[in-house]
Amino acid sequence: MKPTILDVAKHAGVSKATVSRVINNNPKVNNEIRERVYAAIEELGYHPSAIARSLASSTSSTLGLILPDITNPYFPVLARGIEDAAHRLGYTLFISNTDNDPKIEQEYIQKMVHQQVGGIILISSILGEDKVNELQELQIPFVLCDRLIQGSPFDTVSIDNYKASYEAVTRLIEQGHTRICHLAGPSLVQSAEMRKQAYSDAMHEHGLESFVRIGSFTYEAGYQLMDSILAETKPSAVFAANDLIALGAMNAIHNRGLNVPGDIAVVGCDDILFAQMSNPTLSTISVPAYQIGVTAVELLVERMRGVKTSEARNVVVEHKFIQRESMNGEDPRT
Amino acid sequence: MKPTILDVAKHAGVSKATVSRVINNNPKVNNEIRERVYAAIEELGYHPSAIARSLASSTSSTLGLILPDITNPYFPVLARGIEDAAHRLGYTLFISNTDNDPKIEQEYIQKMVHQQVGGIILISSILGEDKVNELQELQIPFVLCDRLIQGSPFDTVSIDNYKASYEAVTRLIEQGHTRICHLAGPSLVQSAEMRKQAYSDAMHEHGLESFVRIGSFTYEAGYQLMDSILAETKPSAVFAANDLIALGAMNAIHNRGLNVPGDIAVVGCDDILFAQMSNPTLSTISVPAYQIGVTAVELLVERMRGVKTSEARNVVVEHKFIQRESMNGEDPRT
DNA sequence: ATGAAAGCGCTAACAG
DNA sequence: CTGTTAGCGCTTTCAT
Repeated sequence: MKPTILDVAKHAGVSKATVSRVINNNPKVNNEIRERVYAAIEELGYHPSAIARSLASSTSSTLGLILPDITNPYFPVLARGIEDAAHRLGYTLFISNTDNDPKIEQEYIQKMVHQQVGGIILISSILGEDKVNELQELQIPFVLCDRLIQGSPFDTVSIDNYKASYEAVTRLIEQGHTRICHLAGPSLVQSAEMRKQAYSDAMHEHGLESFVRIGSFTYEAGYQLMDSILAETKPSAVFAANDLIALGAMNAIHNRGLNVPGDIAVVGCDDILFAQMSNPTLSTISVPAYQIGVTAVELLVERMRGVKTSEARNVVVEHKFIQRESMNGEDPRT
Repeated sequence: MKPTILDVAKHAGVSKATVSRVINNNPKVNNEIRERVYAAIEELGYHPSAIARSLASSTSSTLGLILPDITNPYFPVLARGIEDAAHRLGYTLFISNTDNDPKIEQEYIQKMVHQQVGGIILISSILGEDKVNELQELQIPFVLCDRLIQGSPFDTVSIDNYKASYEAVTRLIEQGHTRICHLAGPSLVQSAEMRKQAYSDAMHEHGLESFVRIGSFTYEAGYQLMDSILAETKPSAVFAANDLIALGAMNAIHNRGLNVPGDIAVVGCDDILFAQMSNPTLSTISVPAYQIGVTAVELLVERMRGVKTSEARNVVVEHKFIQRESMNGEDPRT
């Protein structure tokens, strides 16, 4: 049998309470005794049971991560940031995929609550007011990544999707493009919605006409959408809601015998690994996914340690436009 | 406060034990009482605490996944298979990344043991005999993915790396290539080692000379390795230990003004999403990562439910060679 | 078929 | 500073 705290106590000739104090770094323990306990722990190869600890203290050493789909290349980087930060702070991480399905999302949130996680990092699709209320009743800290919600009571971390997208579209316009179309993500997804809105506004404010197609955040969707567009008309530039869509669009363009960026310029969003590996390389909005993950964990852990009082904090991290081969011309900033 | 089993018991006018029986689907409970308990559960919105359950029953509803790096595009698919299967069977999943560092790996295994996971799916780098013994002493079920070990006591799931690689190299040889080089993965990694071995054997058995370069499983490594090779000599084909390396090699070839497959054919392994998106598309060995994940969980859960007796099971899943544009010529099988 | 009681491994007052 | 005593929420004998 694995040794318990009682075994250690006996072995060291002290009480359970003292051992407990030692492993919790309680300062008021006599040094000599502390050493004895450490020795006993060492000799027996004792490790406290995280589960018993949680039950007794109703605290937790686990965090939950709920995201749409780890298979989408943007999320592994985010997840890695979260995982690294979580471990650094002493937490173990649960993970689950929702495919942006609100039902599944709800189910997994419940599941994690039953596992008594200390907090949850949520990359949610839609967050209506009712949903927010539900989450609040759970009485456990949440941090929202990427998908924000106006005036929610939760901490959030994200880039400024609106600003980033507005800039990207403006770049294209400045380079002389007028027939720019937008390949948008699912309208349930807040970030997709922001990007679309920014595109429309930018076009409108430059007296240009919007042309939007909506699909899922996948390569296939990008390919299909672009291919069907090319069947009717030929825009001079495409702003895609993410890199996967952009990459799909780029291939559709090639397969129609057209050239990127010669015939059509393409811009994506996220800066996934393959944006710099494609041919031509993909211009995109760089999103610091890893950093978003780290920040999310830090906010969450602060909350868990008792920052219940303070207001919701909305951290906006810096994005960066990356000009690569899929887009012509000078960087207007140089 | 969240309701406990005692609240439910009182509300239903029964004992805690009876409620426990109901939620555990113990058949010997009077139907009428069972209904009453269900009603009470419903009314109070009761959910059992997974943590208290584990402590009392010393069973567990959690699984651990320990892998090298979720950021490597092969692993998200594996992880998704594992996660889906785990949830389907009622388990919640812990995850952590080791970067193939044995120290970190050991640390995370310990961490999960302290979390009292019911079993662990491990994608380990090296597994010496000593390591195997260590794991066995933990007294908890392990399933090994991708990286096998001859005669280990653990269940394993993987493709036949040797056979798959031997086939791939043979394909190249059959297409007339004689100067084939191999870009291998880290020698600590068992799968990389098998692929290298198969390459060498295939070359040798066809009277050809081996030419191996070793690097990490990354795009950058592939690029660098290939670029340095081209500085000295020009092979006619490259077999890379994974797709990331292959993609890097392909770009290095392009940047030297050479053509794939015209000047040099390239073959990878894994069939990650981007193998079919690159230009030219990448020929590769398709590894059913999702299915490997699902199978691993199934084996693990069987073990957890008590298949302690049976021998280690080594499941070999089917790979498939996928010929795409990065390789010339007819499929020899057609 | 149901209840009473002990206990899983640990923490947390409360004394002293 | 250290030990004693209760639990945390649930499962699990053992009676009945």
